[in-house]
Amino acid sequence: MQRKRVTLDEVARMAGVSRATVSLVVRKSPLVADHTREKVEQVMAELDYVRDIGAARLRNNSSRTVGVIVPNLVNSFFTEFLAGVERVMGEDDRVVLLANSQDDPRRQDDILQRFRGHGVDGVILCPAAGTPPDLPARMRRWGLPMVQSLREIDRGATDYAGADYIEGVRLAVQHLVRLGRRRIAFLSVGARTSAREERLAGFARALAETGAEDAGIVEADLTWEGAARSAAEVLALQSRPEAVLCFNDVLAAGLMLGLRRAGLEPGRDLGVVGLDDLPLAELTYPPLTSVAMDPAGIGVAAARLLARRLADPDAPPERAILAPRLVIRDSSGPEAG
Amino acid sequence: MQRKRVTLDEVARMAGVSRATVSLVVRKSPLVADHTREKVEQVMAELDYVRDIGAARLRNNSSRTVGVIVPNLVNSFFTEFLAGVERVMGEDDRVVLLANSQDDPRRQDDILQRFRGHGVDGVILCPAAGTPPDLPARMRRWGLPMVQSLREIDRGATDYAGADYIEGVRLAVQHLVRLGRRRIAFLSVGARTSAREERLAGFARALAETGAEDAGIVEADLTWEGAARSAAEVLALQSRPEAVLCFNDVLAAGLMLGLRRAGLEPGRDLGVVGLDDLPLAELTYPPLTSVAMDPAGIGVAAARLLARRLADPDAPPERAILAPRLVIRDSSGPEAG
DNA sequence: CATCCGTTTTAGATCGTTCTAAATCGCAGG
DNA sequence: CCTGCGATTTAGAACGATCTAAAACGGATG
Repeated sequence: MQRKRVTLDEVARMAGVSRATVSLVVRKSPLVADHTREKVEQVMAELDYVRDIGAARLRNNSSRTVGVIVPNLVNSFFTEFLAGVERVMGEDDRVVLLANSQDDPRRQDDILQRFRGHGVDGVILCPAAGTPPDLPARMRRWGLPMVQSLREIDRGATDYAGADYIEGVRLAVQHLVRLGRRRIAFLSVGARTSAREERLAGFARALAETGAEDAGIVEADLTWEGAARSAAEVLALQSRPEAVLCFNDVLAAGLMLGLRRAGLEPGRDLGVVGLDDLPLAELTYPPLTSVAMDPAGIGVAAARLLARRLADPDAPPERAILAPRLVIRDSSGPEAG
Repeated sequence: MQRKRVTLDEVARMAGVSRATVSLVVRKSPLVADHTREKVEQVMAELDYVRDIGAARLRNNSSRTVGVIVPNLVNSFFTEFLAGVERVMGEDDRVVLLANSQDDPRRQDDILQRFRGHGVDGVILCPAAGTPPDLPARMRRWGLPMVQSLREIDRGATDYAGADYIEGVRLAVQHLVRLGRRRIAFLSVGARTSAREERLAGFARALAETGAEDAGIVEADLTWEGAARSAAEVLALQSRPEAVLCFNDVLAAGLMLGLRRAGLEPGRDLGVVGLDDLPLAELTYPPLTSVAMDPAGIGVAAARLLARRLADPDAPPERAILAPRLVIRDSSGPEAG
């Protein structure tokens, strides 16, 4: 049943030229004469020739394939990120190998080995929590170009695309302070990633700058159920917070759910602000004030960085940091007055 | 900078055996003597040998790679589906090539050509709206094994994994009728897919079975904004509905938003039921009554079907239809009484 | 000691492409 | 009619694996 592949040789025979010439046509080389090119292209169309990229890569070492590793696919932040990556890669006639590390460094290693075996040209990596810091060095030793995105394990030595979370957190805190909510808690996550550290650092710095009061830091599982359960803990903080800034919108949505279950009205009784501005921010009740990070834009930036790196492996490392934007809705509470 | 690949030959030389023997070790053949195997494995570890799957495929025609095409990545239904596919493929030591057709048949064709070029072993396809019905036949001619999932363009001739949407719609309608809401509208989408037809057919059938009244069918863009805008249209239906059944949860969430903007309280003034039971169903306000379709389970089923098909290309086509489950929350309204 | 047989190992061809270096073509100039 | 030169084309060797068929090995047997 397996249909045999149409090869360069067959096309060549049919078109009355050599295999090498057909190869040149496939690669759009300017060396072939126009009439030969036309003839060959016609035959290729007739026979439904499809170039075998694997065989090509074997010889010339470019597979036009890049690997992307994300820590999960359920959070739509990563999905939009992926969509951005995919768009650029598609435009550039590259194919994306997608894998999900589930935030497990061992799985991530597995995936990288498989990617290597498949001869990917490069990798966009959102490192799993707990990734050993020497991974980028190892990958360099493998000769596998890499761009880090969304999370960063060796700042400075490799290309990185992300958002300015410190600034994002600042925007959120400033907004809350402007609304008169000065005792602010932070709902964080357990997984140790640069994203977490950055947001926590931003929180501390923003408190200092605005003179707001740190009402405490609570950790939850990175699921909305986890966040809902943590509502009790938030409410039990010694200095009862006037607002809670959440690691991301998933947590914020879950927290609002938990608050409501506890009989509180998010936005009125307690301000809630998320980060990421996922589509769901608009769908929660009350609609969630959040800080937009443009994940698709980050994906685009990451893809561009990788393209650049592939074109010029020795270019100096570059960082693309996108600016966040505060989106005010109702959950942060009404204007103070 | 490009590090040279470690090849079978190098391992062979280092281990003092032939290339062929090393190849046997790599493929875990029982033919090699234990002491040779150990020696070779040790050398492979030392040299950090990685098998070149492209080169292998060139010879033996199996790339251990499958392509998956989904029409979008923003709807978490597809994401969970993907997660299911990925899980099974990973267990089976296969790699997933992911692509997003954006519901555009031309893009979908492009992607398929690229997949062919990469020598994927098979494809899991969620066909874009407007896919020409002869696509499966073409793919058969290419010798490219395929499993359809979530949407179906040539019922019966190829493997298919999906959910029983007719039954799902029935559950939803029965539930509404039980609550005393008998004038029911359907909020549908524009894109023509089997998923749409099936849900509409299920709606008609369920109305007939329960004796409920068709309050009309409204079409919206498949985004929550689109659904929110369509609220006005729903409210303007000549026979004002007591409940609205929505094509999926994204529409349902958007509709609730629109209703609320119009000053109505979803669940009290108008019952709303979604389909899919996405995670966001629990986060909306009021929490959304929906019909769970287990997308991850469908992904698992699709992957299994493809694995089976690859193992036995001539097996008769099979269909895996998962049963839906009604999840009652608040948006459908209180018990009639 | 020759033979046989099951177990291991191996040489060499092969997959479909690209690369290198050289061959061929067409034509202008001497 | 040869020479030289750009513009095209091509033969044949890679690339790194697997497959086939045959060789080498190591006892056991007669």
